[in-house]
Amino acid sequence: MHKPTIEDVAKLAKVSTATVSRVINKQGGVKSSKEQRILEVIEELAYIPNAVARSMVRKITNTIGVIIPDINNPFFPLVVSGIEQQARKKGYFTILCNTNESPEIEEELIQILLERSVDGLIITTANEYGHQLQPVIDRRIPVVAVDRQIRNYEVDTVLVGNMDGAYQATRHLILQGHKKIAIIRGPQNTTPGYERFVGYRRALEDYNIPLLDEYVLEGDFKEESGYLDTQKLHSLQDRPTAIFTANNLMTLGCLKALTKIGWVLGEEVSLIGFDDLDVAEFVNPQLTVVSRPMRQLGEAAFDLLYEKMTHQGEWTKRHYVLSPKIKIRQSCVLRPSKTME
Amino acid sequence: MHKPTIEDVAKLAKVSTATVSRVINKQGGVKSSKEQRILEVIEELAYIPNAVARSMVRKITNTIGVIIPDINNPFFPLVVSGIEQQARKKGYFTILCNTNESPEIEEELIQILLERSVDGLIITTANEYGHQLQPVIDRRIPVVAVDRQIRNYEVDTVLVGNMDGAYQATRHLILQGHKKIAIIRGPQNTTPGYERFVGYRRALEDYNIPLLDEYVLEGDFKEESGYLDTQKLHSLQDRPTAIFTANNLMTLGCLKALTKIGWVLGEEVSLIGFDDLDVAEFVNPQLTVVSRPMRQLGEAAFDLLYEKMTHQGEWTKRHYVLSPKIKIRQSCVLRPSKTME
DNA sequence: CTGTTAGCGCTTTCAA
DNA sequence: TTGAAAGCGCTAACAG
Repeated sequence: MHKPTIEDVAKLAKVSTATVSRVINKQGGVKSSKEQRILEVIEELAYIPNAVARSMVRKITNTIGVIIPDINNPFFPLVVSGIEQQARKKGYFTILCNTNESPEIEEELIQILLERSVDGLIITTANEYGHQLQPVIDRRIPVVAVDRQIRNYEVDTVLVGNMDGAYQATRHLILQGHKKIAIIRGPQNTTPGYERFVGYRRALEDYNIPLLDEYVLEGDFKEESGYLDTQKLHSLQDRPTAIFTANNLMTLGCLKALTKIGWVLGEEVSLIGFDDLDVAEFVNPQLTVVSRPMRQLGEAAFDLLYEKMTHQGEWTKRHYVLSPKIKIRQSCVLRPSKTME
Repeated sequence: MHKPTIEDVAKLAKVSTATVSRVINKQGGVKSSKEQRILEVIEELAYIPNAVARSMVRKITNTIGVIIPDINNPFFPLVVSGIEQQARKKGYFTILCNTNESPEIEEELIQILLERSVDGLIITTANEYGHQLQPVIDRRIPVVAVDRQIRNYEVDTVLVGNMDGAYQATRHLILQGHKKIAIIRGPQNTTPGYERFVGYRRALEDYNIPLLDEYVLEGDFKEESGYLDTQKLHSLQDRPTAIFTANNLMTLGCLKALTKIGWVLGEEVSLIGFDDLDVAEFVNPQLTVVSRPMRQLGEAAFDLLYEKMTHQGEWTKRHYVLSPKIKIRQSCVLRPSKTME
């Protein structure tokens, strides 16, 4: 048993490897009787061209690497779907890697993708300082950052308006009459974590509501932290009447905590979340959220990358900012409590 | 600008490429002063070994392909997490591909992975007949099927007890007093679709409940179909008092439909779903489900694959069947309706 | 311990 | 239209 090679095909078809290569790559200029014969032999041998060997001489792989921090956060698979779809259209193959929010794993993954000579990289980094990208930059491999920026390098970036969305969310709460508004924010060394907090702060400022430290809690964008922080808020002397959670998973954790400790949503406390989630429609009252166009995010990211990969010309840094949209349901206005029924 | 190669390193360090190779691959037997120098040069040049060239001579890539049908179904990312974790431990790199349930894309992806010379393949196929796997089998590349079987080839398989889980679910409904139990089943040409239906049927048989055609609807495991089928059930003259939905997404669709058409869960109709989902804890009453050990599924799959990749000896077909667990919440017993309060 | 050398499978001049 | 031949960057005998 041995994988058939181009040479096996050439021998059996009684032509040179060069001719077989021409056929495989549809370059034309081969007499059609010969082409016919070669195609038959390929079929017969079940020959599959070796992309490893090809990449070696061509020095391109038609492959892009995609690095995401959390495959179990439904946000990312949606973005990835958008990337994949566009990539497929252009004949690129996508290698998806998951860092699980670990900068170490991310570094390792980058190294591996570089070893495999990917033609481009789309990344939502676990470490925005970006030094792990040095080798990628050095090799002039096109990179696009999605959802989180890269601080120390000139990298094309696709984001949604985090500040904008957070501002809208907070303002919405304010306009419903809330004054005691807490935030469960994300890590402040991440773009989304920081910008969403800024949006929250600005809204408070604009409406002359003081920002209280005890209403600012910080999670890590995972469910558990939303759960814990909600409990902390509940244990406050002076509880907030509304909470803004800075991502989907923390919103979920918050909801679970509310149920657990009996802090009644829509009666004792309002909630608005950044990012939509399935659960939103099933809680009572339904949850108002800031929702983002995930697929478009992915599509835009690939399109940008594609330009860089093809027109080697452009080396200006570009920023795409897509707009979030607030989905108003009912969780932001407090009903009279049940005891009044 | 040109990527440094092993030769650049060798020249600058004044040694042969063979020696550099020894250092890179930690094979030992190199004088440590030389090794030191080489390491420094590697650092200086920011040299990264070219995995493409290496694979070419070694004929292994330390890479496995993972093909899943729907990256947006939370079930799969969880399985993938299990696979990745085990793979990382053993020094394998995972290439994740998404077919979006399309057999055509699957075939293409298999071809590409083969071209890239992956050392092994873990797949949840979109076409259980499995002819698309012929080239993989021909090349003696180890394959493990997860969650869905491959019909026409001897392939190691990791599944959960679909029949078992469905039987338990249906019996649970029966023991709550239900007699009119509908199923929204999956496609019958898929293992999970078929087996879960058999579990349902057996439970009815064992308890002498006739199986009615009008209570057997078929979806495609996507949300939309659960939604539509639920509406169909509701429009029946003689509505069922309980529904068993055969996967998470169809359960979600069913729940949305119930809300939409005002068919009251827990009062007018009971529901049990195959696979847990976030929403389960947030509907009222909370949803009883059959839950599966996703991470373990992935771990077991890689472990099996790893054995095949290393001990080339074994060529017996193995089946792992993990056990599902029923998570009893409250959605299966009907409360008196609100009007009686 | 170290260097020389022969490929791995393919593409791509170049010459015919 | 075709074939011969020179690599792509690396590893693995083999010889020293």
